[in-house]
Amino acid sequence: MEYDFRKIEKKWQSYWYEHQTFKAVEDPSRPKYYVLDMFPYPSGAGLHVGHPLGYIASDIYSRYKRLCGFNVLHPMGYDAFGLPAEQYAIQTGQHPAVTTEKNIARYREQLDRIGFSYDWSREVRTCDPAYYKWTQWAFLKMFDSYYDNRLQKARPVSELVDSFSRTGTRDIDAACTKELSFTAGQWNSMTDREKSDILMNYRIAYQGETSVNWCPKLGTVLANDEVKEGYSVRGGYPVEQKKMTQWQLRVSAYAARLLDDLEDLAWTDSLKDMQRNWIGRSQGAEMVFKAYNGDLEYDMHIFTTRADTVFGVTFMVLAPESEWVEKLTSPEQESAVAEYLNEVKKRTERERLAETKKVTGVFSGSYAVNPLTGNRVPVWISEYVLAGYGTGAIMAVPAHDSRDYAFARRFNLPIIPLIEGCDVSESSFDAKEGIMCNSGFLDGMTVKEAIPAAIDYVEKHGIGHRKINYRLRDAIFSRQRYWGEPFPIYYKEGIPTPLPSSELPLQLPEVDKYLPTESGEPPLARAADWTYGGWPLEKSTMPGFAGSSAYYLRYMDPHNDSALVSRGADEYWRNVDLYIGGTEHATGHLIYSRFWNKFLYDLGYVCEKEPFKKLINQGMIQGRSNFVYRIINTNKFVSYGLKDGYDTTEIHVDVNIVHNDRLDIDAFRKWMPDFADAEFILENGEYICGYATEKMSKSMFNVVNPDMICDTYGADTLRLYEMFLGPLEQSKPWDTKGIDGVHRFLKRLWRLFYGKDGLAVTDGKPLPAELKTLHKLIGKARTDIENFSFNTTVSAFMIAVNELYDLKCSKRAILEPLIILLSPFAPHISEELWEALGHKESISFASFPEYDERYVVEDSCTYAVSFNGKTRFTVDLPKDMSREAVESEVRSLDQTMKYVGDGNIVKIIVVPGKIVNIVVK
RNA sequence: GCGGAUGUGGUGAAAUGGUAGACACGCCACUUUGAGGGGGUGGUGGGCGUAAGCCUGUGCGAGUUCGACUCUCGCCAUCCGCACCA
Repeated sequence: MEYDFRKIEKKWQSYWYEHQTFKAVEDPSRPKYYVLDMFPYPSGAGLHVGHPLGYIASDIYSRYKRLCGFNVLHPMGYDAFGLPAEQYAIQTGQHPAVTTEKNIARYREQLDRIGFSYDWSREVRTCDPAYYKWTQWAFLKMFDSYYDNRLQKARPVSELVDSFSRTGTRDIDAACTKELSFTAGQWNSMTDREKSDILMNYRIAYQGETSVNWCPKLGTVLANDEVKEGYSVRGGYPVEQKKMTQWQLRVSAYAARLLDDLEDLAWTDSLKDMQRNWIGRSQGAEMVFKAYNGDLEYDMHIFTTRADTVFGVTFMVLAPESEWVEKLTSPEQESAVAEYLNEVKKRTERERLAETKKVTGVFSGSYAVNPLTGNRVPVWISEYVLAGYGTGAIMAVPAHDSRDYAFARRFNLPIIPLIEGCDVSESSFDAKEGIMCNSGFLDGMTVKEAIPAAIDYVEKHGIGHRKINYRLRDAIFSRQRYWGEPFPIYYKEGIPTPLPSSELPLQLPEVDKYLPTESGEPPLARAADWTYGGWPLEKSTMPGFAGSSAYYLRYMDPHNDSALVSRGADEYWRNVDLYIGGTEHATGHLIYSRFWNKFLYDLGYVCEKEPFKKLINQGMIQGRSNFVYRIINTNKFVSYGLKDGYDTTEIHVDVNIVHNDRLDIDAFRKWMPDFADAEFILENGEYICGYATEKMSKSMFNVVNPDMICDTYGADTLRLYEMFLGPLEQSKPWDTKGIDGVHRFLKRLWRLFYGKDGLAVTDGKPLPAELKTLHKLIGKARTDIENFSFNTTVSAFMIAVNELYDLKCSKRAILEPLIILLSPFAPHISEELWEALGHKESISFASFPEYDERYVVEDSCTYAVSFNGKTRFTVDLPKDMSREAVESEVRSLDQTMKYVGDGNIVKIIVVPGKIVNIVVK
């Protein structure tokens, strides 16, 4: 009987479907385990072989955990709102919901063929109103909350209002856009509009004017993580800075907790570092410099991490966008400053980034006074100071900061060295080491002593205070697009007002076109009646990360109509034990999700402060492109080895008509009309193609479709091969060449069970050699699966099957555990063989075989002989020797006699299965 | 510039500090078959040798150790992330 994977896989996929084998139900009697994949955006292109890599890994782990007795939650869904569907809608007029639906169907079909153990009854789609009701709900909760810095948690805005009406801002320490100060009396006499404006300053979901990333081509604003090097991540269009009023989330309030709680997560160091960098904590001091524009005096606040260098301040610098620019520009400098600001504005973000080496700036005409030395220093304006960080103004210490140094050199400003023996003639001395000089009371201290000493002094004299700054900015939360969650906000007399929660979900309206209106309003402005109670509704929609921020919670209780997740479900499933996905979400989704979870945690809706306990980043699978070489101005193609003799252009060729780099010439002629009468210059009768590793994409013709692999080799082969390719975390090119190896392995496994005359399994007692093979495999599989080293596990299976094949083993007592072990990797063939052995129930309800060390004894081991605490030599002796026998054996060796003769005692340390140390004392 | 990771055959890769290259691809030889992109057997880091065998070998250079792909230090190269963050 042949291994008929097509029949087998179809059979078991429908079996699982009919029996709902993988349906997860809360069960307090069993420990839970939650395995989650980052849900995909259903794009029109469908899945290629790179996508399922992480899904296969998580599926193996889920099935393994299930065999180990865990109640496993392993759901899947779709991140279905997003730009591509909308761009497609703009071009074709087709409703994004229609294309999305179609793409989801295609994804599902492809996923099903690979044999995943998802509980599809828990599927979620972010674009489903029943789902986005809870996205809108969370937004309203954020709108209705502020962040209490003293309690370090979110609290209802009503408490803030209460406090304002009793004591004004006196008793409040809250995260805010701008420090405010007013009395209860002032508050109580404010109009509703004024109160609304004040509260916006504190809300966690708030509206505020900021400089945003505006993408004219996409007609929308973008978050920082959606922009790379001045271009949009989606589409690659130029992005510019623009001041706009936008909805934002006060993520920055959570910076400290997002940073600190990273500590306990089982994530990779590199990913944690990426988040640490993004959050960007720096410890320093905020200081006040008096600044004078003519006779006008101002308190200018600056932030520095190097308070020890105050004695070396020779000028101050303002960011061009800083509000100080206007106040500190003197009448004489007005035109020069205006000209500079104009110039800065004209340059795009892209140009600014490209010209970081170029030093520009202008003198404001004002002076500031160094609070420690009393020296008067000029105030300059330069774009190397960023408005969005710190206070948008800095004290410049050219001797010890390379940027200040470059600026001082360019504009001939003085440079005062503050560290003994440092040379600042060529460049600044940025290192935080050495002995202070020219620094008054700090002289003689090391830099490490001087920093806290300077801050202490500053605090004591009321010049400033300790401060921790974070680089993390609030997330811009509005998009001027159609295909996203509508905001449950309307404008009553112009005041942003939350919709009553009974009105949720606020569904997306129908529009005639998906483009902005002629007057530049977002597409929702096209809706016929986009109002509530006669007042206009918010016209922008939420960004992509809104829907993906809490989806892992919804899977716990996906059909609940009265809560995002019920308390019971949340307390049972708690949080994700294992999360698998790409690194590209390090500073986007993984920050927002953690923020969202912490917010819900503060309000008592969830019981865990972190959403994802363990995180694995699977590597990307790149494409392996093939090329043909066309001789210029002809329709003649020259083989790879001979191309250097001709003037050729390299053309991507579909990898599906190339086998082992050899071109299928007939298929090539049929591939595109242009090539129908192509001619070829061959080598050894074959056309050899060139190759390169590139991103897998349609335009490179290097996309390998998992369906195609399932057709020719089967899903089990695909699963094993993707794991066999190399370590999970590593990026690697897809190369179909090696797939025959794992396919052969499965056929060989099959032949272990089936001979020419059908099932050949016998009931005999297993031999020691057979037991050894089996238990070696169990031990290896257990540790390797726990460590997500799936490539070595697959190798171990191959070794075991080869050994059993050599032993001609057909014993049930060996083969039965073998297929249980294999079932997480190759579930279809395992189920089939399991059934052939007479089992009625699915193999996923079996239990993972126990490892027994006794069967896996090595016959010899290495003994290291120590003398005076140092190991002197090693000797190999049989494993089963007694301790005394080993000792006497070692004593009998000539070398040992030398040491033992000195009156030393031989001590033997036995490490089971490992090296045995014989220590001579 | 800062941070992280990686460096082993023709290829993907494996090695609690203990015989480097398991396993697989590819390649070579043989075998089975009417035939095969099927099954099987053997070989395959490099150098010398008919062979047994010998020498050499994990980016480079030191160090620790009886023993280093593995640990420490210093270089070099590649990849990823951040980047005028005061």
